[in-house]
Amino acid sequence: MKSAEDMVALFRQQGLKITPQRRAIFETLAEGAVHPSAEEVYRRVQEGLPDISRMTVYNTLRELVALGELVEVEDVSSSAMRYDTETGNHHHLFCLGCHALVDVDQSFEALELPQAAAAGYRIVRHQVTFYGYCPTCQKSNPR
Amino acid sequence: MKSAEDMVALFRQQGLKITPQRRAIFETLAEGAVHPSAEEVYRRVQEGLPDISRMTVYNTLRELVALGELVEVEDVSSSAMRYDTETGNHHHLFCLGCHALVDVDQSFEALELPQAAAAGYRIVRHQVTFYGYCPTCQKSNPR
DNA sequence: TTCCTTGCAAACAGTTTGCAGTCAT
DNA sequence: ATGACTGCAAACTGTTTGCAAGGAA
Repeated sequence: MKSAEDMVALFRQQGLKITPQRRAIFETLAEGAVHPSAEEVYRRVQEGLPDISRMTVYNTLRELVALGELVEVEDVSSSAMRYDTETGNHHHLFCLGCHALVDVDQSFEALELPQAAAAGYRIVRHQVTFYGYCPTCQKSNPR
Repeated sequence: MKSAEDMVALFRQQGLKITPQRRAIFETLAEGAVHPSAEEVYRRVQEGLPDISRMTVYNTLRELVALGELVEVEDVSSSAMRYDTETGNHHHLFCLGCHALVDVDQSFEALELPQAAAAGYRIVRHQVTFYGYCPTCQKSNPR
């Protein structure tokens, strides 16, 4: 994630307006959790801006996704979308116990699908997700 | 996916009852699409059993997941869960254009996370998803 | 008979849409 | 001044829950 100021500049450059609400959302994203849900962003922004609407958060997140500054990530078994502030190519480590989602910077460049298996698809990217149990959940749920 | 008869046997063995609705769902899954959503299963079963309730489909799919005969898969950008009848280890090819989801039997055994990157997680499995455009969508959306 | 299953209706979560008033530029 | 933005309410989608009537064993 770029800094809040970068986001402000980007929005201006696109002819989009800078409101106190948007500024607060930028700041929350720049400082906050790595994979927040829309609801989490809303709650955090609300701490400093109690009257903000959930709507505005959704709108602004959507703009950021459209501008390529945020990437939507599926949250396995929770039905809520999460937003990834790291837009570069990276992978994920997901805890089956507590649903924590961690970035893995490792890049699996060598990972390629043989022509025969690609079924004529033009592949643009790939994403590896490792499923497991984080240290905390290993203790409370040993096996 | 095992055959419908196998599912019947498995349900009986678990003390679960075999109703016409459940039998129809088993048959639909055994013959049908590889990654249907609950709604798709519902619509297909409805063709032969017009009065079935969406509820019963959800219930039965949940039972099958609990018994390990079906695996839930996230549908990127659609918020609906899909059900994978192939429970073995395999990967996915997703079309960003039409949202088709195809199985890749290729196994990436060599794919391992270095100790240092695993952050203390105990990894139980990994899933690779390739994103791209299927042959049809390459034509209608060339780039 | 007994208990599980069905399916209706209602609740639910996350998200989107319509729109009047407000505000950044 | 003007057009974009905010935020309320309501709609919507996918799914779950409570419960009375029905059906498998």
